Amino acid sequence: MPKATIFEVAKLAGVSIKTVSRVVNHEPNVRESTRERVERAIAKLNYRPDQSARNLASHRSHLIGLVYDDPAAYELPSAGYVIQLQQGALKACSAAMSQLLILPCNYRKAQVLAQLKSLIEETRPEGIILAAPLSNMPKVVRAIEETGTAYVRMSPGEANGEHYSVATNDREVSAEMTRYLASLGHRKIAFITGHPNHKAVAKRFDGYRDGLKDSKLNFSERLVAAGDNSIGSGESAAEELLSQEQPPTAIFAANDDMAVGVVRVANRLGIDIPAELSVAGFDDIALARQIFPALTTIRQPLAEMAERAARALIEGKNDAAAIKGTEIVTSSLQIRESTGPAPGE
Amino acid sequence: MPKATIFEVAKLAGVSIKTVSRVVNHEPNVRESTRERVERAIAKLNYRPDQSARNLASHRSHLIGLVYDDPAAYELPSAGYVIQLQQGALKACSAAMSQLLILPCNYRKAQVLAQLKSLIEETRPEGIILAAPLSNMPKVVRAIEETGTAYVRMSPGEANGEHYSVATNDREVSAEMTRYLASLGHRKIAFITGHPNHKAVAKRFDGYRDGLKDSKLNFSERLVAAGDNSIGSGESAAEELLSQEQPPTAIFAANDDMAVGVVRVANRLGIDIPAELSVAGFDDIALARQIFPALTTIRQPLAEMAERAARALIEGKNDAAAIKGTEIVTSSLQIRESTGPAPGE
DNA sequence: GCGCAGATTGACAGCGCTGTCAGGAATGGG
DNA sequence: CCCATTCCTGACAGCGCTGTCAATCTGCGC
Repeated sequence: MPKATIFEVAKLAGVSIKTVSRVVNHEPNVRESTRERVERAIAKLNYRPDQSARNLASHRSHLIGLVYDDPAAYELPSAGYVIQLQQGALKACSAAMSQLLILPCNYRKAQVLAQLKSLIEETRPEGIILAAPLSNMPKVVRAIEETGTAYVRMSPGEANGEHYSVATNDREVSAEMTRYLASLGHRKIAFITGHPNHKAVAKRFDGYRDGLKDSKLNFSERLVAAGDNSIGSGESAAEELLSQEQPPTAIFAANDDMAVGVVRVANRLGIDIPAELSVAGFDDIALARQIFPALTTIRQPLAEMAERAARALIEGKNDAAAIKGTEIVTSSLQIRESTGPAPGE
Repeated sequence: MPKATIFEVAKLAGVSIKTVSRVVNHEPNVRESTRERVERAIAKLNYRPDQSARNLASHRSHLIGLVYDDPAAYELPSAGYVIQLQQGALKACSAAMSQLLILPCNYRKAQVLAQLKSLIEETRPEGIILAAPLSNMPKVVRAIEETGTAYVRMSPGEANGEHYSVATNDREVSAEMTRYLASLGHRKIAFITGHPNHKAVAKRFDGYRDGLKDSKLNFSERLVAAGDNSIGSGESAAEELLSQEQPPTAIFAANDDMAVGVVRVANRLGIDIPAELSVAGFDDIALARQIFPALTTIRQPLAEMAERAARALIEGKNDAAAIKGTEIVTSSLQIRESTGPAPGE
């Protein structure tokens, strides 16, 4: 069955091609009876509008680009992260008859920025979703800006009033986690900070301090260790924290990888989790559920964030003014096995 | 800078649009001097051919679809798997000026097949890469066939002489792993079988038997436990195997998830790996490197397989006869910490 | 019954490119 | 030097659709 064109549908329905076009695009001002007639013809011929023709005539590409840090080039820890982003973006795209263009981008390589620009210019997406951590790298943002393409940043460090971005409540939910730990009776709650370049992760530290204050606990530098988001750095930080004469009874790491490092060290040292030490992370990576004990952490609604970003881009096409400000999608605690009452409670 | 069209390039270079088209498409029969002139004009104007116009005029979509089991719908364990497939397919696509269309497909849902067909009909990809385990589900294959789209299956259970497919040497490399275990002095090497529906995984069992034979070891039913590819089933299988009066000194699981289950049980039972028990898996999932001890396993060159599949589809356009048979890409052992000399060796 | 605003429809000109084909230039052999 | 080939180039007709705009139809108020 050769694919039917709009002409054949028009002939079968006894209308002009323009009317068929109207029906297909859900344009107003088509008489109900006509619409039905056309729809029957479409169904009968299994007509599918040709995207290329449509894009060409309408001067739209119906393409949304999703730019993210290439996990394959790295170590695949963030594969789950990317998959969630894709899922959300894909949902919004298919709802809007758009296509998702995936643009993995290994920012460690020299010419990627030029390549990215080139790719964007070739494919001409209508909008670009820029995922973290790329979203807070000025060079990347600039490269995209230079292409003149609309973009939405996900979890950008600081908001840019000129652009729309989607973020989560890192600070608030981190405070919540800290309060939760305090509510379990913990008085010495330590924190492992993340990579200094990752702005969103820095906010988690602020949240930790907020939570401490909310719980009437004093902040102490000695309960803070520096990490860089890797498992290894989590291990070092844990060793440092746990070797104190009065070690913390709870450790909250700015991301799950570091929390996993803490769990490893505790296991190695024979420290029982959660009886002697509570551990919490942030991100809810797949590994969080797979380790023993399963990690208490914070889950970001990544798919939903990406979906909103995509929707904003798609809808923003018709309303440039709307595409400003920051939208916050709230994360939530995932209480699992690695946290429990403070010893002696 | 408004995007330049082929007309402006033609004018600047002093040639017809057709000649510009020839240069852009690397068609033969263009004088070298003319080509250079056109190329300079293209560079000067930063001209990028409009894909939609090109697709429309050439009756090609320049789209390759990648259909895989939606990891987001499931549990994200296979996110790394999908990312690798995407990476490989993307590489082949960008080399061929094509675009990759990602088509996650949750086969557990009722109408996905119809949705998939619909999506394929709407987007009209030129070819489809069908990843495992979808590639050995007759329904899925049939759905794609009904759309009349060319497709390549990855790791299909049995080859179909009529179609091209890309697979890895599951059986041979499993035999190799078994021989490796035997070479470490193990005499009682157990095997945990995978999900019966997953054909490629079944071949690993055959390979295990081959390896046993190669190593002059007898096959014993008592050293085989059934799993279903999940971590949980690996745990059950391990409990069963290790509770025997003469337990195996090595366990080879048909996939990494089950091997992880084995490691968990061993840890729980206080069995030292690899001193008392060697454990091997298959797939080299991210978790394999993250657990302790790091898992000896087998790495499939997934990205390369996907790349070949994509290339076959792209090139096959010009040579339908070439798109037959099965291409084998070899996997390789990843020796890590979970395997060692048999006790007493 | 008349006139007008709004609803409905169609004619048609492109969108930017490639395929086709024909014409002119260059090349090689006799 | 002529003619057959091959090489190179351009004119032009679409590809299948949407935007524009004008034509027609409807309903409604008076």
